[in-house]
Amino acid sequence: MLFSTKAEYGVRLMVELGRRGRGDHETGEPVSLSAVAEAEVLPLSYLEHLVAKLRQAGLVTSVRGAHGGYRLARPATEIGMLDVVQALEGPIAPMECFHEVPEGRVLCSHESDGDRACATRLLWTRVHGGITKALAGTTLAELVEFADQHGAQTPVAGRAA
Amino acid sequence: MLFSTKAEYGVRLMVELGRRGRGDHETGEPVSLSAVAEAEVLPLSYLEHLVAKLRQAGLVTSVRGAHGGYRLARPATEIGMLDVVQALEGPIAPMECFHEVPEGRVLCSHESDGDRACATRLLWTRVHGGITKALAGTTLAELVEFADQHGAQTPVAGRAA
DNA sequence: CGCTTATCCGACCGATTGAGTAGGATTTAG
DNA sequence: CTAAATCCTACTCAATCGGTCGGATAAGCG
Repeated sequence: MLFSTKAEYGVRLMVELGRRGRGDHETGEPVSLSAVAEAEVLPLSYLEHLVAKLRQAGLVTSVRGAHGGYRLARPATEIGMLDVVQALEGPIAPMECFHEVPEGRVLCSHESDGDRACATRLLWTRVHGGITKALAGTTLAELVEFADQHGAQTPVAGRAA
Repeated sequence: MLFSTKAEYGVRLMVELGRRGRGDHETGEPVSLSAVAEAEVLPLSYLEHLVAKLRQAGLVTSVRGAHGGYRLARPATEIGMLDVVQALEGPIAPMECFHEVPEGRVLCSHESDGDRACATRLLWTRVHGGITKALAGTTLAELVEFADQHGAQTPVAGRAA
């Protein structure tokens, strides 16, 4: 498995926030985690861990206290899934020895010094590119729309019933 | 980490076989695992596990007994890295719930019945596509050539010194 | 004030997997 | 026969995953 359920659950959480927090993401009531947990049939206490990462990454904002909850920090059209998945799973590296250094360059820890490349670097670089392109090229808004169309099974209670 | 060292080591093993088994892959002496282990500085006993998978997948052939070893089962130009990585890591699924059924279609185990899609399917489908495209579009021959050019540090003893 | 609802935080736990070791059986060249 | 190699099974050790639990803090409401 490439990604764990952290990414799976976390993305579903984000989609749920996107569906419910429609309209202006600044206004409207925040969505409580327990509502999401119930809708997606996921353990609440586990979601708490995931949403913490999303919050630290600045992807969602929280409101504490009664009637509190979470909102998307930006409109869904401006949230790329690369950020979401990275927040949940950590840096996207196809391989242990594969680091991304600040300037978008890529590095393999087997390259002792200078810029000698280990045999497999070409491959992992391509894979890395394929993944990040797929993730970065998908916005949360697309997933929300997709969920609305195909998975109408959970019609977002309290809105357009 | 997306892939484990199984893929890393296994690919390096394949590259090593490609470099040493040059010329006709049918002729020439087979390469012993201990030679590869020494050249790549990898534990021999661990490589045995990996090469077993490659053999079962029909990617390498073996010769038992003294002076035995391994050869590529096909010329390196006809070995796609998707097959190699799949042999080592198992089926490439970005996510637990993501299966590939015979007809190239894709399935999410959350789609209880019918063809309802869960919210995240669109994303994982794209990621899966990105990975398999990158892997399938790279041949072992490319990696061998890349290794020859960039990583001349191990000049394949006994040939074109 | 005090209760309820919620986010927050960290410790803990069982199961699985990854990475590697160990030991031996089998096959074959010399 | 012996040395060199593949083959096969079992085992260990550590990390991670998925999840639980208990409690602290914060805010709305009567």
